Amino acid sequence: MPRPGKSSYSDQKPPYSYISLTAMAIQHSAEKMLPLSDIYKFIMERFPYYREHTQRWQNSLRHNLSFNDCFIKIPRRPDQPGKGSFWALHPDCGDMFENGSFLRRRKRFKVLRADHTHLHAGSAKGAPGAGPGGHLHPHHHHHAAAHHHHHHHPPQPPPPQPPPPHMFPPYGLGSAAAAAAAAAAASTSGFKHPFAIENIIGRDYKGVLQAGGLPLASVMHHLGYPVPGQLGNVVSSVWPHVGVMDSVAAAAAAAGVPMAPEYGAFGVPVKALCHSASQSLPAVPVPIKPTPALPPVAALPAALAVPAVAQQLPAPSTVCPAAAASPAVSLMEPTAPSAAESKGGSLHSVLVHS
DNA sequence: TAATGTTTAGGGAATA
DNA sequence: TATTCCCTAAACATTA
Repeated sequence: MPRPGKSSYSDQKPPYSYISLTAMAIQHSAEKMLPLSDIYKFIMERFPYYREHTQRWQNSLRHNLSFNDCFIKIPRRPDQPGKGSFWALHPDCGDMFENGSFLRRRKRFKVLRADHTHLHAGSAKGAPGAGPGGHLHPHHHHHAAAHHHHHHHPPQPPPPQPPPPHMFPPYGLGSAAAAAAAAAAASTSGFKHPFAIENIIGRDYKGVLQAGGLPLASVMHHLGYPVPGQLGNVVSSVWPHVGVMDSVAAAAAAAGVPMAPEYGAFGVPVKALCHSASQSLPAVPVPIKPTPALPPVAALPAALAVPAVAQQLPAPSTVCPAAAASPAVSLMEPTAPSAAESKGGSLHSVLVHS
């Protein structure tokens, strides 16, 4: 463990990318969503390395949150005042990391919008004529290939594609409907639910809805909104399996990366974590990705069904009491990183797949 | 004002 | 070698 020397692993930069760190933090939370400040906390508590130069890395982290589609924003409840919104993982972001470890992401998770019609055109921000004084020119040093870094597309006449609001029915049609209804009612009354369709579709959720459906019910539930009966299940299964697995260590080992005790703390293989609500969910009405753009879930390795993780664990939700329903598995103690122990869990990394 | 979010830029490293 | 990933910096914008 703590190595004798003064400088132990602590000083070193963890082998995880910000995306990984953020995913860990989010996954570790009972609600599977955290406000920015808590993400910071999670990271700082476990990685001494990040207790310094906060301005620097936090800026990067924020950049990652906004830039990557795998992270989605969830509005706060009116009675849960606070600065920003909550950040969660897109339900379909699984398999972002190689070997299920957070060591290196191999596939960029991109929400496949049927239409890439970024209305960003109307961005009011155009104000500061050319934002940064510099802003030489749109030289995409990174080729904006097919997708990915859909950086800026300068001279591209917007495709004549009207925003096909393919309402996705699957996920929580019910919830969607409910939300819609609520939104409707709310809008007329002036009160704006955080879940008002406008809010959701608006800008938060980065097209999750359109893309494949999002655990609306879950979110609503989390936020304390009434969720239609059966949807309740959805709620707790949106991001099922989250378990404590020691896999991190394993993964690390597999990856040839020496694991520091600290690192073991987050044995949270994303693969198993995030995503795949589609795999084979026990009682889950799940699978999002109804979008024509998205391939059917068929591709998922049905094998790794995660044994219904302990479904009790009234985790102490910092967000909302409703959390009790979530299959949260308190991974590690905030301060006790001993991961090795955490494995007591029963779950072993489930996913394997590509 | 400070915390949050969003974007644009560009360099370096790992991979295919 | 071309891609794709990751990191950092910075300029804004938005908001509590």
